[in-house]
Amino acid sequence: MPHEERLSKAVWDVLAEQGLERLTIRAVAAAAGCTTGLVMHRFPNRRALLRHARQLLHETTKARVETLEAAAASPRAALRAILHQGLALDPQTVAESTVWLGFLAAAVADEELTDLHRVNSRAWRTRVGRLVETCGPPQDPATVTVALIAMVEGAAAFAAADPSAYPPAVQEAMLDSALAAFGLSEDPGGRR
Amino acid sequence: MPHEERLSKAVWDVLAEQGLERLTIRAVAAAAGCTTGLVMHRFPNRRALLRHARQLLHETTKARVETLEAAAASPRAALRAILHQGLALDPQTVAESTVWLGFLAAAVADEELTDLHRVNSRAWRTRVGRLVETCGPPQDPATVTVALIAMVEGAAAFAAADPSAYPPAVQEAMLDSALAAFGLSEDPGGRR
DNA sequence: CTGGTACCGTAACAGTTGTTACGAGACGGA
DNA sequence: TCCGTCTCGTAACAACTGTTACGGTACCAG
Repeated sequence: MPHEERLSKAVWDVLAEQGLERLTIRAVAAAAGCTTGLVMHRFPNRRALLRHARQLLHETTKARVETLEAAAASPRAALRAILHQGLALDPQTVAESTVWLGFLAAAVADEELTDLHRVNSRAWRTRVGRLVETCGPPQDPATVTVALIAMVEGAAAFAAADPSAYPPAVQEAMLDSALAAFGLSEDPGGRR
Repeated sequence: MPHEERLSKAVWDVLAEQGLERLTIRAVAAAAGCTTGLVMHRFPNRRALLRHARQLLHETTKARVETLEAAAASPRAALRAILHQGLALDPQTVAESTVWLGFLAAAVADEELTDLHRVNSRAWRTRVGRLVETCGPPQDPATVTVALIAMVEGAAAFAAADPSAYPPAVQEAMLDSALAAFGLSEDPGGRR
């Protein structure tokens, strides 16, 4: 694993475990098992490090989503699968949601992080939108798309901040109920 | 306006305009038009200041929600009204959503902020849940409640980070479409 | 006018921050 | 073996952090 990737994953660890306020160069270096010298040799400054970590997070989830989409038996199965992976269902995805929230909060003060968020977020919206269109819901596909991605991201945020109040079963029931309500269930007929 | 309240609103301003990373005592004092002396005289430390600001945000939105709920003509109108106020539709609510995200990100490193978030968030969920039950949706009320609050919070987050991609019309269409899909539209019949 | 008290601005403290500079050491070709 | 280069740990820098201590000043009872 190249050092840039290792450092970016260290950024995720610190962001997930210690939060944005303690996301310092030294904390990242400690999490990566090196010193600040290596970090500053690989990245010109702290913001560049954050941007690389943000982009790597996007590419990781993108690869996972593409795998799920390719393996799905039908468009509706693919839609459910990629929305399902966006929920916070286990320690891994809980951490991812926390990290995503951290980057979003950090973007307030960093215009380049904001741009990165918008590009990635719009790509995600477009991907889900294409799938929703293929599934052919009764309502406007664009509106349904916004409803679905907002719901998943919101549920992941709530679950990351209060896991016991949003256990996996609750999140999954929410997703399936919404898909059924929008006429996008896997079993034909629209009701579940 | 008492000084505690003025300082807490200054915390919001800094959080909305400069982000969590620049949320320092000095920045808050500057936003409030005073010095660090006054801040530290009113609050024992920085975390107590953040907690007060977090709680005041909750109480402000709670008061607004109660007003809307009392003024609504029907349970369904009340449900739509209080979900609608949670969206990020104008600079005021966009800032509120940004501040809410900032507190959520800050809660990762602050257990007391986490507790505050959970208490407030569960109260919000309970309030919406009661209203959903009263409206009597076809599906399980608890599941519909989670879907609605997650969707609104997620939409507010997306809109705060990328306002032009989530204009008010899009957010409102999303909300109305979801209420219709769950059989909770204001006009009887369930479809819109 | 006098004394005291509560408020809060000023200035300092030690610790931490991002960033820079320097040097040791590993590695590889000649 | 020797020398250059590339990597990265060490240590330092100024700026900034939360917090504390001190001093002045406004206010008010007597």
